[in-house]
Amino acid sequence: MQKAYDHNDFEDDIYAQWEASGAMRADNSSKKDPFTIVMPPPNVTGQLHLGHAAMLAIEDILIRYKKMKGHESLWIPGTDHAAIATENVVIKHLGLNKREEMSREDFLEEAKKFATEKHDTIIGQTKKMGTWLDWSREAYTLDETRNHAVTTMFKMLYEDGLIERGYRMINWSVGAQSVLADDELEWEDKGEPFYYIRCGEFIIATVRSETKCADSPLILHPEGQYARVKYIPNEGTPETMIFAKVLFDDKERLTKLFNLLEGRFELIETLKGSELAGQEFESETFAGKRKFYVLTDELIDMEKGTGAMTISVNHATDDYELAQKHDLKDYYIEKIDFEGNMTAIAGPCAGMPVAKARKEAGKLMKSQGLLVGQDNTYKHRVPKCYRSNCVVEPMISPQWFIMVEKEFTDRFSGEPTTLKKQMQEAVRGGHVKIIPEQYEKVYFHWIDNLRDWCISRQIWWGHRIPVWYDEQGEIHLPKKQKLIFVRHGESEAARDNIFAGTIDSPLTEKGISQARATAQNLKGRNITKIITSDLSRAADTAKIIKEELGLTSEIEIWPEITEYNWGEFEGTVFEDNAALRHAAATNTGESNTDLLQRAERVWNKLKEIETEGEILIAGHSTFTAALYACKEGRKSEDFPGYREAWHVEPAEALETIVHQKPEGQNLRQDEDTLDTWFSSALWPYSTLGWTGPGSEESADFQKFYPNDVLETGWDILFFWVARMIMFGKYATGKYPFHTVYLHGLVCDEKGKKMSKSKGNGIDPLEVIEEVGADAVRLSLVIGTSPGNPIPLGKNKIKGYRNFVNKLWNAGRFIQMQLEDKSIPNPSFNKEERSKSPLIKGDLEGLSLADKWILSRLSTVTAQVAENLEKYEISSAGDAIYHFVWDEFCDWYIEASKVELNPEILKYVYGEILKLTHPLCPFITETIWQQLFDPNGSIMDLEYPNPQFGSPEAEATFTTVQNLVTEIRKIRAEKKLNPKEKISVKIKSDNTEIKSAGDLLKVLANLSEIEIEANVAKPEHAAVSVVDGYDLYVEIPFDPEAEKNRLTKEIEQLQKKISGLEGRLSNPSYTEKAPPALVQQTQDELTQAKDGLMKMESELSNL
RNA sequence: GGGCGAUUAGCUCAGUUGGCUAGAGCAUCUGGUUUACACCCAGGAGGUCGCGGGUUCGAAUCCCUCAUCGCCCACCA
Repeated sequence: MQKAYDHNDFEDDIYAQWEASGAMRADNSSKKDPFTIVMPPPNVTGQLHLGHAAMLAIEDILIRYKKMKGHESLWIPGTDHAAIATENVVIKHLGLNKREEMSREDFLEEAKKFATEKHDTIIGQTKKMGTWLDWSREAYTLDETRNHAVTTMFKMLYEDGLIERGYRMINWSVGAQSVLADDELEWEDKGEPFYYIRCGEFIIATVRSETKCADSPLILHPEGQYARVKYIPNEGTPETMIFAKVLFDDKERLTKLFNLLEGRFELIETLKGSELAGQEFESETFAGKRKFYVLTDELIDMEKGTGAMTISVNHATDDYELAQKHDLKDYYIEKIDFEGNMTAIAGPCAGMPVAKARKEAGKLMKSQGLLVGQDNTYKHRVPKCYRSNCVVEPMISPQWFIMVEKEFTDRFSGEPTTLKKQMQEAVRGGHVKIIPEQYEKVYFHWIDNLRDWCISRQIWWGHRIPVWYDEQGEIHLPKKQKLIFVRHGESEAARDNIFAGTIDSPLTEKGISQARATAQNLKGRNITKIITSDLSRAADTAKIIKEELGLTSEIEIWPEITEYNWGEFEGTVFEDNAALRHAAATNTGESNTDLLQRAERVWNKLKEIETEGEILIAGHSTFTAALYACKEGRKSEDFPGYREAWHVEPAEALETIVHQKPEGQNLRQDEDTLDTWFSSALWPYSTLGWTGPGSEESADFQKFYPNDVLETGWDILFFWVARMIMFGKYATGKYPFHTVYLHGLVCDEKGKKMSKSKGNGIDPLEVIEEVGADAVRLSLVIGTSPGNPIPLGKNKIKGYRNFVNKLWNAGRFIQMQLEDKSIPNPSFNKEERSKSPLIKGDLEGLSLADKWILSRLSTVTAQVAENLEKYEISSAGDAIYHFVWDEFCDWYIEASKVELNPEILKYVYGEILKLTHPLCPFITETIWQQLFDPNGSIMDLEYPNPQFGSPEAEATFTTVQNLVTEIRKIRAEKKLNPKEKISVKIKSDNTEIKSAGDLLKVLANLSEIEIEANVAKPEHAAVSVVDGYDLYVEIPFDPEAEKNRLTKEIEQLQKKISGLEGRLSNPSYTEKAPPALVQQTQDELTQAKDGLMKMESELSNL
């Protein structure tokens, strides 16, 4: 082993080993308890940042720990197509101003290319972290399987009446000509004039003067107090006005707000809002006479403005909701168009952009005498488009919504409920636990205020809404279609294994019987269409099945299904078959990629078929596999679906369900795509092959659903976690996971957010390069707590790099100790271990240090397991860190230099490696292979669970440690030359302590030591009492220094004694506190007093 | 505006049903390199637990007031 650990020499190789071993793949037929995590899929927009690194570290620790604990651990990797984010990045990447500069198809093609590239980067980075992920199950939110799940879900919700299409308020960016999601808005403070306007008798207020041009309801608070006043101007005729009483009572504010009026007000009467409701009147606006209608709503805040407002139903969220609530059909008036210009209703301002109209309307109203006041100091926040920097207008537009408060019948329980109720019940009912707990409150707060979820987006990149409209505008949904893939029976060529030059040959007798057997398996199915290729054995198979089943429909021949060229599969599938290799070599030369593209064409053609019933495809194994690969969205170099298809016996059939375009003439699919969170919300089971409720459950789904933990950043609790809970319960009848673990944002050492501009950002790959993945993992996990920021800086990372190196060097020490000795590996096998004296807990004959370290190992192991079970990863890491460094290295290894017990040394170190493995997978595996088993993997071993508890040994060794520390302290205080050995006497009859004499001698650097029940006090000695034992350290005589030392010690003891006495003299303490505690206090006091006495007598003897 | 949370050593933070002398890492001070490790070892110093009240035998921990800071959600009357 080299002197310092260099991660670069090992990490990539170790990861390659793990991948090659196939051990990362989870087995859905395993009898072990499952433990499932689906990885939150990173966006395919860029690179991994430290937040991802933290996520990967935490999840990997849990996965490895659970696997070593005997679970069937499954951790599914994946990526997210991140609809809006990706689309924007791609637009920028392509140098477009807007996407319409390209055709939809071309744009999607480019986006796909871009996403693939980013995907590859992200996967590479993910592996660098040392992640134990099941790559054979990798998923992508936009692949075929996930699309199928999305469509299934959409249909379920639609059929339950929970998805509706309706006109809703959206954020419209005039500049970008696009809808923006709420979280895409940027807010800016803006100063604009605030107007107080006459509206009949009422005074209303607004900053949006341009919208006060149409008929409107006028809203008051039903319980609000309104003043009807007589305004007597200094010049001119009096008039009546109505506005909030609170405003009238505050004369100073009134004068300030109604600054265009000069005169006085007289109160006529005070009215409640409800008394004014119902009246209709006409009033002048800047665009002419308009009708108004008074109604009331609690939404009104009497303190704001005048306590009265008119509304713009089409152009403000609150207003729109009011209109819905009060069913204000007549007031859906479009005042602004999608170009951001005023419509005809605005009269003199028609055609003007909003900003210009706003000023113009103010001027007009002023000149018409409609204003009573204008506040030029008013400031408000306006939403802006982050892309075009224009002001975002709330507009009404047709959108798809998920109705969270609409009642439906739960298909699993049969009970009526709502999506919102189910989300509340998840956490309230304890089905889903959120860590840290405080986020449960945040969750409830959000759910309680939850509104219908707008799921449609006016972008191209994403799952297109699976809805078609016919010419009458009627809605059609896709149909579920079952595809059955049948592999052809055995042919003569296959039988003889010699078909070089041709891949076509008729079925053998066996092949014919295989085809019949396949047909038997398909009896009773509703097959309405049979498709096959133009090669004989496939066509024969199809013919036999058709005859056996008595089907009437014609067999369709699709030449493109014909299979050729297997060249690129060589080595993966045809490992052992020389004849097949030869066949491949002489084939047509179609590349693997070509094959897949051909399969994709067939795949798309299959989806276009309009038929009731099931479709049977009798093909060739390679091509069937390629079709499967399309379904899984695989690329040419990697499609595990291939193996599945290949291994299907001819008598079996592979089935898959797809969605097909609905039947009908001139159907037009909805142009919009789904919110990216729609597909993400299905992630816990769409990754497990879910295709709908009931009988269609996949083996993965049955074994691994529900998931166990959902680990992610707290910032997507609402966007993602809550929606997974909602969809999961609705679609599967089960909450998708039982625990939500939220990690915080990674920030710098000072707790500041990392950002490029501040220059405090850290690139995970760079640090991994520098210090290794293990150290990075530790830094991201230790010293953190769920939901709180994860502080990270160079110092911290360096600290954990040092730890990794420490672990390495402990290994080197052990290697050197064991070099000439043949110490067999301690048995890590359960059965063998039970025969070992160690496992029986028989510590007889071992040294104090051995007993101590075994006991400590047991204690720490139990603690680590307990911490990890509770997801307290930081505590677990901390416990390991201190055990390894402060106990194993600083004391046990030092003790080994005095009295070596190679067997125990090796055993404890082995256990430490396993204990540490989930946190530091690379270095532990590396050392494991160098020291213990060059051909094994530490991941195949059981997580440690030793039980050698010996509280006595721990206590006694602690005393030894205290003695050593005390001697070292005295030595340091006396400024003795470190090389100078000194002599020490200890008054003790404890045989264990006596037996540790040699150890004490070395650790404290002593020339001589005497431990006896009665030791004579040396003439010149520093005196101390450690855990009740008198300690004499022989030192050169220096009464002054000794006096000082004793005085200091005595002071401390006195302080302690007076504290303890104070407590004990309080009768209510002795009466009410637990007796054990009182006893403990008593004992301490006795020992402290004893020590004090001795020290005092020493002092007086000086 | 509504909500959530924080305030403990110079810095970043632990402190799980209230109970030993309130802990860790980094920084700092003192002393130490012939063989596991200077990416190291040994020892030390450093805290009125934000302020003020209350409950209790006992409060960093529970309750109230205030102060300061952070975050989330709302936003155009």
